[in-house]
Amino acid sequence: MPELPEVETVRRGLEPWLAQARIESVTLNRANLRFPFPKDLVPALQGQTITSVGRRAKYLLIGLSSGQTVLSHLGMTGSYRFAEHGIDKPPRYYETENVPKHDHMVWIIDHPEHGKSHLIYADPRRFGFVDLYDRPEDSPYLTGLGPEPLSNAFNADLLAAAFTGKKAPIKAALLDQRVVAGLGNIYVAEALHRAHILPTIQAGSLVTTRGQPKRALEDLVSAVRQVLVEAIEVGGSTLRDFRNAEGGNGYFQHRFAVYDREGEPCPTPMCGGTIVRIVQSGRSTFYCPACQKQP
DNA sequence: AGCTTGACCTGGAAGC
DNA sequence: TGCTTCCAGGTCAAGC
Repeated sequence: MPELPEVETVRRGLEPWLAQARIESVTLNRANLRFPFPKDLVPALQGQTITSVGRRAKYLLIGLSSGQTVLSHLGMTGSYRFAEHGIDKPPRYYETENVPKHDHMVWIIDHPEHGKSHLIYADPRRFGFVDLYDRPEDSPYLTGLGPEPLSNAFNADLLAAAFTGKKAPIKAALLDQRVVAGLGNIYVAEALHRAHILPTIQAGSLVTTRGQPKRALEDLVSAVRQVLVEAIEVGGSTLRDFRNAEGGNGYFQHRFAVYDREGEPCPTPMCGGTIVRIVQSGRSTFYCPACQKQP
């Protein structure tokens, strides 16, 4: 799925079309995704004007004039796209048997500048979900999250505190959304490679006995920031089915140093190593055994 | 308590 | 061609 850079790319693609638009109607083509759609979702949306399109970690937050907020997670394969701009009735396929199999939710919206269009949420694996809150910050999905990795709250001291005594591999620790929110399998691998840290070392080994961050932990913070900023700049990564809201690809996959590059040469200058794939916590980890070390 | 594994789903690629 | 197996950007509950 969409990790933080992909969700931010989606947000930026949606915002100019959704903000200030009025939701005319909402169609649900099934009762549930990962969870059931909220019972009152359709009436809560219809007639509302969209006031904001935000993001927290990997969650999209769509503000409504009623004061409520739609919280949407894309799971592994969720996507938003626009279809058939400028028409004022549902696409024909919603009146027939030809509804695209994974188009689960459709909003017909009317924007003061762009006119009418259909916003479609598709999600083949249905790991995503949509929920509705009066106060999204109190939702169980957001309350336990760690800081945004591009905020000042994400720093080496925070990681040192979180990692003190932690025996889990640093790879797993960085995927823990309670520590820092928004990283996933791709960007953790890329950040660890940039910081030259072996993914298998214990998270606690990056903290001194006094509880201070070691140099490598400072490097890791910089690497996480760098890799996320660069990925957002090029529209995220497109591996299989990720598309931005305009239907286009991201380009960061062309810059992967290690992710999905088993057997390829390590791009670190003068390294000469070969990328390997291992499994940690049931998920692939890619790294270079030559330049990623136990600090 | 902390950490790992399995389950949730579908579809595409690779192997035979 | 067709069948089987494996794998996938995430998260949570259950298991050790």
